[in-house]
This record gives sequence, C-alpha cells and structure tokens, in this order.
Amino acid sequence: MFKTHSCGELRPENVGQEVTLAGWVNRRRDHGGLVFIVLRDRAGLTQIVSSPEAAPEAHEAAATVRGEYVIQVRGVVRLRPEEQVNPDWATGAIEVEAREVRILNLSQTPPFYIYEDSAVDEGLRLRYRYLDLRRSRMQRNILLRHRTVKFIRDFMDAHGFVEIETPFLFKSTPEGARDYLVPSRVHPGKFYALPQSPQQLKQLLMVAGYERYYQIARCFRDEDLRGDRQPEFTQLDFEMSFVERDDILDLVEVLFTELVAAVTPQKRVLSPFPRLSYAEALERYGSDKPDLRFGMELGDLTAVLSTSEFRVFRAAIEEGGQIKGIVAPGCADYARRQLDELTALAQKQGARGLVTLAFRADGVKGPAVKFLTESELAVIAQHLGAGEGDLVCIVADAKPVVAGALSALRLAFRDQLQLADPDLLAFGYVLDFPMFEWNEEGQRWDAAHHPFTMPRPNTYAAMMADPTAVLSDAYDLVCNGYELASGSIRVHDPRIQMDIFRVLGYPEEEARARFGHMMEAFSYGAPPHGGMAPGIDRTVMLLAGENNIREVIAFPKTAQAVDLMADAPSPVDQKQLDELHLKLSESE
RNA sequence: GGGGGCGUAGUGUAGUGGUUAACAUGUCGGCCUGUCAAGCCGAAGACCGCGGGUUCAAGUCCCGUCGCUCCCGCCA
Repeated sequence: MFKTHSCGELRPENVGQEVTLAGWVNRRRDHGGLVFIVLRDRAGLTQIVSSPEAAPEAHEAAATVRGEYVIQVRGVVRLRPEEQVNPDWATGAIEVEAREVRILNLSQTPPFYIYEDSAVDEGLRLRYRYLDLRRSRMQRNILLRHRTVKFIRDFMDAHGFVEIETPFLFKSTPEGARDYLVPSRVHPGKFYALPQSPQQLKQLLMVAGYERYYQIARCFRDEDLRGDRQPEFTQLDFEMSFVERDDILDLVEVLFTELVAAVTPQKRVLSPFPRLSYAEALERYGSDKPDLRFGMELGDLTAVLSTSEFRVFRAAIEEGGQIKGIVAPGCADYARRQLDELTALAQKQGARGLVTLAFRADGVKGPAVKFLTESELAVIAQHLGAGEGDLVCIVADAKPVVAGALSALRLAFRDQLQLADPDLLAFGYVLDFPMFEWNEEGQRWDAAHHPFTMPRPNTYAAMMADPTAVLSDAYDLVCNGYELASGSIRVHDPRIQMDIFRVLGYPEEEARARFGHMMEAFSYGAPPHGGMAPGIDRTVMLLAGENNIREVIAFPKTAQAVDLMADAPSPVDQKQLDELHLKLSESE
C-alpha cells in the first residue's frame, strides 16, 4: 500500500505516529525555508510541512512539487500550535512533518482550478471531465449518488425484491420515444434496439413468478435533450405482483422518506405525500408536475366574469375556453419591462396575451383596466385573494393554453420571488391520468402512459364509445416541479388488452406482430401486477440541490448529445460499416 | 426542426466604432521559517470562436457559421 492513512482521518490522538500519506498536491505555499503542502485525496485534506532542519532531502523534493502532482509523504503527525488550528478542516488540528517526499507522478497545470469550485465553462469541464470529477462539487455529488443507490438496493432487498438484469440488446417498438438502434452483423438488415425502459421484460418477470423485481436500469431514448434529460439515464425500475395502486404508492413513499432521512437529513419532505388527481393538478397548478413547495394556486374566474364586456374575456368564453389568474404578492410595482417579459413568457406557451392588473394604493393599474367595471375588478380581487401591492396575472384562452401559461408564470414568480424553500423536497403523487390522448398529427388515439396500462375499473365500460372518458391506473411521483417517476397497474387480462389495442387502432394481427410475445405470455397465467420507475439522476439532482442532471452523472453528454471528452459519436471505418451491411446515404 | 443567451490571456471577467485590449487569479523566476485565498518584487501570456461584410477605422455594427447553454416542439 502507498499509504497508511487517508488525508481525512488524522486527529490529535495520532500525534507522534509515523504515517505515510499519498494523494494530489492541492496547494503549495513555499516560504523558502519552510514549505507547506496541502495534500488531497478522496477523504479530505491534510497539511504537510517540510523544513530543511527536519529532513533536507524531503525539503528539497517538497520545494519542486506543483499543483496536482501525485506524491507520497512519510512523516510524523504533530499538533499545530493552538492559534494555527484550522477549524474549517477535519484534520485542522494536526499537520504532518515530512521526513520523505516521493513524487509519484507529475502533472501539467490543469486547464481550470481543481482546488476550488469556481465557475468554469461547462464545455471545458466536460472535455476534461476526469479533472472536473476531482473537484469537490463533483466528488460530493458522485458520492451522494453512490449512497443513494446503495440505500435503494438495501431497501429493495429488505422488502423482498430480487435484482434481475435485463438485456440492452432488445427489440424496437414503434411506440414512444425514438429508439437507439444497433445493427446486427449476423442478420443483415436487422437491428436491435436499446431499451427505452425494461417495461416489457419486467412484466414478463411477473408472469415468470418472481413477484418482486427491481433493477438499477440504464434506459436509452433518442430524443432532444434538456437539463433534466440525457440520451441515456438511470431508473430504479421495479415491478410487483398481487398489488394494487396504493400498495405501490405507499412503498415508494416510505422509500423516498427514508432515503432523504438517510442521505440528506438536512432536507425535509412533506408527510404524507399529497395525492392529487391529474385533473386537480391541472386545475390548481396548471401542470401535471406541480412544484408543491409553494401556493400561488390558479383561480378560476370563468364563471364570475361570464357577463364581462371585455373583448378578450368574451372571446375566451364564447370559444369554450377559460379565464384564470394568479396573484404575485408584492409585485404591483413591476416596471413595464418586467410586465413585457411576463407577457412574452405567456405567449411562448401559446397564449394570445396576458392581462396584468396592479393593485396599487392609488387604484388598479393596467392596460385592461379601462375595459373592466369597478365591480368586475372587485370580483377579481376578491376571488383571487389579491390585495394592495399585489399583481394579478390573468390568461383567457383555451383550457390547455391557460394552464400552460399560468404554470410557466407561476414558476417564473417562484424563481424571481424565491418562493420555494430550497431545503424542502415536496414529493407528491399525481393520479388518475387520462388513458388515451388524441394525436392530431397522426389522427389517432395514443396511450397516454403505455398500452399495457390498466384502465380505472369504473371508467372502463365507456372505453370503446368515448376514449376520453377512460382514466388509467397510472401514477406519477413529482417533486419540486420535476416528474420523478411514472408507473401503473398493468393489464393482465388479454381481453382488456385487445380492447385497448382496438382503440389505439391496431387490428388484432398487427397487435400480435408487435406484441405477440407479450400476448402469448399473458395467456399463461399472468398475475395482477404493477410497478413504477423513479429516475435516479433526477432524484440525486434534487438531493444534491443541483438543477441539472449532468452534475450528478460522471460522464454526461452535452445538449447536442455529444461526449466532448471522448469525441463521440464519431465516424467509423468502412470495414465496420461493411460488416454491419450499412451504407451511408449521399447527403452524409 | 424553431427561438433566446453566451463566446476576449490557462481560468473568471471588464472593455462609448478611434493610440500599445484592462483587472483578478493562475503560470514562470527571485526573495522569504508558521502559512492555510500566505506575502513582496519581476516576467511571460489574448491578433478578441471562425468566415465574410459595412466603415478612413471593428473586440464593439451587420450577415453567415461553429461550439456551449436555456426554452418550445419532441420525450408511450
């Protein structure tokens, strides 16, 4: 071993011991006659001091080291003088007096600071990710991720789940996200697909009788990226037999509550997790993944303004839309520019405009005031609970547009007014999603969750007549405005499954071609079952207080899906293409 | 596919169309025996992402392009 101790563990009780440490040179302070080296390893920092009196050769070597050199130091632990104790360090009470300094490896000057978490262009961090991962922010996040996954594995094991691996090379299905395809060398013209999730496989494991399966599963989706979306990401994928929805929700609630207490005890959670229907989430927050850390709920003014003469309101009502508003507390003094930004934000969500009313001491101000009666203004204030000093934002438009615009405004105010407690993890469940969504482009019904989702029993009867009336037994876990997990109770009755395929427009033959293996498996005694798949990256991101999953992934890709360090994707040799029976088209 | 933001020494930033592009930090050299953001002295280091255009004159204005990023579409 190159070391007897880590750089994080020496304490006053070790004084007098001869120890050997090894690590990276964090910083060096050369006083000529006296050299201080801050040595760093994964466990922490320890100050090394060398002087010509104590060990002339060690001192000579110490004077030549530079930042990020890898060195080994043999020396004696000493107490620091009382006034020189560094209270910010775990090892701040001691130092190691060098007897021997061995340079194990040199280092170029790094392209950015390793010893402090100063801002650096993210492209540069990603190109030198191995250096970025040395910095304390990334070390903290990666170790937190480890502790999170470790906790989850222990928890799942303790609750009777079996970890089972499923293949990466699987079958492409036209539903859902775009697949990453892998060409087959052995079968010219045929392709595997990397799994978007192990959905089908985990259901087959239920048919196989494992009853409780889980996996820390990598998933692949070839869609455009966001701060919370990478082309490959990790889920806690699990499935349970002989359970109903609430069995799964209760289990996941315990899992996340205990996880937070174990790995980030400084964070708080709501208890119990609020459970809202999809309809209620949209009604109150305008979103199916609401940030529940703060109020500012949407107020519905459609009924109370039904007789308004204001053209904007009348148009919305006549077109079957809605008039809804939110109250931004203390924002009545917003400048013209700020109001323009709010309007632009609403318009980006498809709204035709935004009605702003500033409730000031000298009256209500806003471009629309002259079109509204005194009593209408009073009704708006009373209905939304707006008082002096507040800014009311109203959107009158089609229902989804109103929800989208006000939800975006609500989140903008959250950030501007710092309404959300950063130490609160407001988990909540969204339930009773619609079973089907109308696909305008394809002129057909799509499964809102996926085609194996069980309809809510009391809504199933209407399925063939009116797909919009069918709710599904699907559920999402949300937290602080992010969708953290999706899941559902699955269909285990082949007759219901065929009905669903009929609504989706798959004739029996096509359904068998696409999902024949599933249909067949389900004919051999499929138990009632359901599951869920919480995203590990987003979970760790929230635990770490980051707002980007790249910060909790060791080697992430850029927003353009590029690995800047390895330079992937990259061209391949003609020979490789030939083996795979691939021919590039002219335009490439 | 569409829209916004950013791009200036290694890093982080400043820079009214007008001399030799500034500051901090880092790097290198010298001095220095109690520092911990060590200090003091000195030096090197950027043709301003790239290409084109406007202009007597472009880091600055315009167009294009590349990269990073955020958002919309997309993500069963």
